[in-house]
Amino acid sequence: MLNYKHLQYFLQVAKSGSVSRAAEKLHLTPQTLSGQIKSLEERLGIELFRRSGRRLELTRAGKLALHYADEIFRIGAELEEALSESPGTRMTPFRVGISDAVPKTIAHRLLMPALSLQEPVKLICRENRLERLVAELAIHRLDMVLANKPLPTNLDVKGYSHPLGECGVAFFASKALAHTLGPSFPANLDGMPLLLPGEDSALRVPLQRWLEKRGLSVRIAGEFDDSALMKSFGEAGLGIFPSSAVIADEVERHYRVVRIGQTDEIRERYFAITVERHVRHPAVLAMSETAHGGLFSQSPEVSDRTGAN
Amino acid sequence: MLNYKHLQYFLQVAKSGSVSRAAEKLHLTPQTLSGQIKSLEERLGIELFRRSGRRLELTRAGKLALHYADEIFRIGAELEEALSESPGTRMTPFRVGISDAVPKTIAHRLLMPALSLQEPVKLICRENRLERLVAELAIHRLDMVLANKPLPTNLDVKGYSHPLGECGVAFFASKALAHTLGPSFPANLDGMPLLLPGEDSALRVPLQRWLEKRGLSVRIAGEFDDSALMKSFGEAGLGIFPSSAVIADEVERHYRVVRIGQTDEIRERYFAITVERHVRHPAVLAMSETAHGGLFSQSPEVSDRTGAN
DNA sequence: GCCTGGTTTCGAAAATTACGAATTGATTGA
DNA sequence: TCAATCAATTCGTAATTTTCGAAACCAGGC
Repeated sequence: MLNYKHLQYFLQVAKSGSVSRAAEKLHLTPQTLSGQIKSLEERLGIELFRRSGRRLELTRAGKLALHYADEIFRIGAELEEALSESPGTRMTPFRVGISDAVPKTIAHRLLMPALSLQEPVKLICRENRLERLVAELAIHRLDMVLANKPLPTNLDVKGYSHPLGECGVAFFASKALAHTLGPSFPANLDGMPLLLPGEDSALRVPLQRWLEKRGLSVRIAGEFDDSALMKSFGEAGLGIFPSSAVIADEVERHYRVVRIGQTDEIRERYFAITVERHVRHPAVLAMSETAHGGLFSQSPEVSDRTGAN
Repeated sequence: MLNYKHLQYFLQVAKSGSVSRAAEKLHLTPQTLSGQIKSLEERLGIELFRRSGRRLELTRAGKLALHYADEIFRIGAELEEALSESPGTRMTPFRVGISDAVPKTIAHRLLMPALSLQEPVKLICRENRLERLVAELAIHRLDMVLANKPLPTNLDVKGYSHPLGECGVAFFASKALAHTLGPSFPANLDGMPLLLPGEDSALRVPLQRWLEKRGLSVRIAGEFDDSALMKSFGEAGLGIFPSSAVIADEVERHYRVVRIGQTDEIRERYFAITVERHVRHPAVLAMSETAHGGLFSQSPEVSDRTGAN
């Protein structure tokens, strides 16, 4: 029988990108985690991490396991949530799915208007791969999905994508990595390791085209469905990574990285995906209106309290 | 942090309908399970079981938790499956979702033809609530869903329901319960406790109408999304339960219950739900053909209409 | 009343998990 | 090139959790 405690530890290590960092978060010592993860690997009969230098890297199997583990503990958290909910307090729930590819700060900003309606709404957020969220949308377990790209057409789900706004893209690197960089952006990207968003983000293709057009060849050091995970690995110095320009300040502060340049030629766009053609839910309406009113032009500098996961 | 081992035990107890039976399956002693479940209840701050007489009954919270737990360990199993799969051996996979409301024996019979194709297929079965399976269908993680009713129209998913066959309904009771019954079916149902399938089955409404028409009033002792769970509780004597007539013998044998009567006025129907209007997948094709060739009419059982008590 | 089949309580034994001390191994930089 | 450093790991032991045997309890059935 699979040991779920081990799996929990694995998830935290994978998310943090390092054993010691995960140990800190879990209030455990590194050697404990190390051992427990080894047991997990033995139990599964497959290596989850590749020990590359003094850094851990997920193997193919590890990445696969990460997705499952994430799902499992997400549901576990939902279970606790569901049971702790006192049956009396029933505010209008606003159930939002947030694609992993959407930075949490962006999601936070976009969702703010929904919380300041006169009628108090209870926000229920659920993060996951876009595909999975769209499936939840189809069975009405979500009111809306926040994504990085419009509803993928290969999914057999009825739904509509409402554009919320767009902005340029900035590039970030850990301080150590930034030191090794030449002075002129974007030429200094040439030959550097780069972290890319996964297929859930519409950014990847234009980004690669943009690099190509400038004759820049980079080493793709990693590809991440989850934007926070990408940033976390970026913080650890695994590579340079892109992110929406409007949240550059937060990214620098939160992940202790520096912005090495930015461009408006690549555009990051955000969408609200709903089932209905015309939005009815007051919260979605409020969001959509505020976003069009220029959420992305006048950056309101919101402090982000959520942990870096 | 939630203890997933406890949750695992809870799931098994809930599914088996009794601590001691679950203990057997898990190769543990009842007192261990009892204790661990108590810890879980304490951890969650809510009772999962109601100790009614010498029988355990799921509370409202328990039922909720059951769904989540089921999901969690299903994904855990998938994780192991996914990792153990050697990347070389890749047969044509045939991914089938089976609604919890569909009896396993029926699913088995319906799926047989898919396995006897000349091209060897690898059958991947996934059980869950119909709603959830349809969502998986929409994102192409399943090729087909086997259900008790056609694609619900309230779900915003494109898909088509292909009828596979239908049959009458039989009623079963534990031996002890059957002894307390009058001789003439269906009049002897009056005043008895009855277990009903949940909303995932199309059976419930016609069933209640049928009872009404005969002026029979029953006490609804339980409502189950999962047909196996219903039978398990039925075996424990919680109430009389209905099931497809064609599998009456298996039900009697497997759950140690007796058939107390049957009717052809209530029809249980089965459907294959797919994304495409016209089925292409060879396995689905094979199933559909065989089912229409009379899987349900030429029932291998001896027909015995008289109520056994 | 007195079995029977089941659940629960209570220690003590067994297993698992966590930590301190010390090791290895890669990267940094004098 | 050779320490110094940072991170992962190994090993033996301590702390914690899980499990079980023994015995009590509880609701039917005879």
